[in-house]
Amino acid sequence: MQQELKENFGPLFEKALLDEILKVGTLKHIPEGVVLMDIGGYVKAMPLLISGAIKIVREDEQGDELLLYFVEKGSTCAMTLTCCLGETKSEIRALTETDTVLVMIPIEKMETWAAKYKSWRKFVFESYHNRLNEMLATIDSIAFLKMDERLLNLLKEKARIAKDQRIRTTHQEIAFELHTSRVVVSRLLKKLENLNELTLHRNYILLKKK
Amino acid sequence: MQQELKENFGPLFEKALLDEILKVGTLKHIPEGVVLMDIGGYVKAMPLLISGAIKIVREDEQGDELLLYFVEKGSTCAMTLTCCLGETKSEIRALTETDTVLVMIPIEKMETWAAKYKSWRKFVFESYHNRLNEMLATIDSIAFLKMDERLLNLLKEKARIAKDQRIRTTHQEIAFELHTSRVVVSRLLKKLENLNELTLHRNYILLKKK
DNA sequence: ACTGTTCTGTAACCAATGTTACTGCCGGGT
DNA sequence: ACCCGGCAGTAACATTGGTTACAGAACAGT
Repeated sequence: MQQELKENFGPLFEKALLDEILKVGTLKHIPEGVVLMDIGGYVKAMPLLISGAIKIVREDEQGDELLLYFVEKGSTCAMTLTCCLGETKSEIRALTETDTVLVMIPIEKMETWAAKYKSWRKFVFESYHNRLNEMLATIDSIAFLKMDERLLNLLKEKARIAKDQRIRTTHQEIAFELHTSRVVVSRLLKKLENLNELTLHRNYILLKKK
Repeated sequence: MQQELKENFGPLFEKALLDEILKVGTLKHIPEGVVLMDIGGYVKAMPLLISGAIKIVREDEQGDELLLYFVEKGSTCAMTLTCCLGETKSEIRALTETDTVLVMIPIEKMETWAAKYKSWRKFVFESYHNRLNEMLATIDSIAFLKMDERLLNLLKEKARIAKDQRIRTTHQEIAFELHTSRVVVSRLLKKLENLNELTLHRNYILLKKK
């Protein structure tokens, strides 16, 4: 664990803080597609991402879904932060987009470390800042872009995160993430294929490098 | 200033912190419609809202606008927080929705107080939490609601904030806030008038209490 | 090979929203 | 009184996206 932690968080944290993390944190390997936190659930630990990616999803009362953003390595989920501090219920769902390695920190440490370590405060504030910016990007996307642009952006993001131009997913899943219907996704994907942005296959999409 | 501060922030902050705020803060009265922070601008002070409301607006490259949320008394703008800490440029525009009274805090105090006062840390974290939740609400609104529902919600929000069922605004302004066109707003307002939700007048809309 | 299931392609249609164009109204300034 | 500019009402039309329905392809299990 020491190795992984140092690589990803070494530059961020003071030595003393890294030691404390080593002492109380537990390293976990989690496969793709596991729900780490669900809507209405309480949170008991805070994850520091070593590798992989977590998908953050919003859902309304009717069960309509919408992808908010991805959390990547060297980062944490700010929603979890507030849940920890405020001990309120989660408003979102978090699930692994790829196989993921992370360190779990007991939530009691949050406030202790915030008083004690400047680097921890900085990290927490920056996490919030990043999340706010990602939410802004999400809003931009929904408010200002058309569906085909949103679709292409999502595919690029997925390829980047998985480090694979072959995106293994179904049209239906994309439809959930963009909060539209499967038929619309198929239609637009076909259009993008004609525009030579990608090629379609069963169960995966090959995105062209541009 | 002591009076106003105590009323709005007294329960939140320790005595010693209130004293410090009194020492370094400056009280300001700002009329409606003033831009406090613009996109691309840097921030030199952090506002604590005593009364009134601030409107937070997003704008894309084409100059398309979108209302994000309102900040009300007893609160602060979390965007400003991160700008202060990170000394990055603003991604949003903040302007007074109504006449507003606020206390300006020099940004150097932010980190000092975060180390020193637990109540300040709590306040800052909660501000972030609130902003994230408001962003979530905004996303819900854009993603899951239709334009007529968004319109009605906006009107209710405006009436609540100004404490006035008579909403003094033009259709064009609402169109900017919802990122749609004036014609669409007029059309939907007419529909809502027929549904007996409101009555239309020149330069203002009278929202019915329900 | 047969069957059922999942995934994709496509057509036809509908609803919501955006666009363009024109009209009249109101109020302020001269 | 007159004119002008900002505001609102409305019609006609275009576009986007959502819905329904159906068919065929790929795949897994038997």
